[in-house]
Amino acid sequence: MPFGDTFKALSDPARRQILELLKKGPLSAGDIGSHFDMTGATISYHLKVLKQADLVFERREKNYIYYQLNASVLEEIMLWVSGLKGGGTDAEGK
Amino acid sequence: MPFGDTFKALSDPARRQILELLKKGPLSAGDIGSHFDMTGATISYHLKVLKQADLVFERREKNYIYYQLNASVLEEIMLWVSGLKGGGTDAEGK
DNA sequence: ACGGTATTTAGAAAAATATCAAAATAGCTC
DNA sequence: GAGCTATTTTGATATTTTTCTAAATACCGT
Repeated sequence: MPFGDTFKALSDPARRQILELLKKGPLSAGDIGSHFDMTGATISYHLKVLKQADLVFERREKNYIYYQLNASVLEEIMLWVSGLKGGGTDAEGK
Repeated sequence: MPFGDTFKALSDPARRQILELLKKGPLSAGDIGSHFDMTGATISYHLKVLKQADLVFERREKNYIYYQLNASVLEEIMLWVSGLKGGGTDAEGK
């Protein structure tokens, strides 16, 4: 939650790729895993990190767990980064 | 450079705080260090990570090395995050 | 309830990261 | 050049992260 967790979650390539996959729509853990050369356990771990960072949420349906992107937290990241860009006291240099 | 390095660099709280300090203007390594409870060596390490991620650059002057924010890379981060948000069911490929 | 599939949890090992103290480098000023 | 001050590099250690295998849990259909 502390927002630092979000950057931490985004710092791993696999997790970023998972988010990109999810961009197209919800996927089950298994489907996500099929895109990677990792065991299901590892995928599950990454999913947990993403979940804890509030970047995704899950929806249980039938025998599957579908993961879905949670766009709301991305807004905070945008704000922080944008704040860094805009915050110069005087110099522009662009 | 590979852009994944940028997220990696941003994933550490101390490094993010350094960037926030730099937002107000250039600072020497020593000045930066005075805001933290870490040795100069550790600050130097973080500065190196930031530098390698192109998030800051240095300017040598007199006996000091001044560190300065490099806004250009932040743009890429914004784009990536924003792409994640905007990507509905049929977002553009990449 | 049983057998099967999907996913997670536990425990351990490997790899990467953060940190420090001590030594090295760089660039003053005299 | 000698002596300072600022910063980095080196080498070591502690912590954190990633990953695996094996075992556990969850949920479905019959």
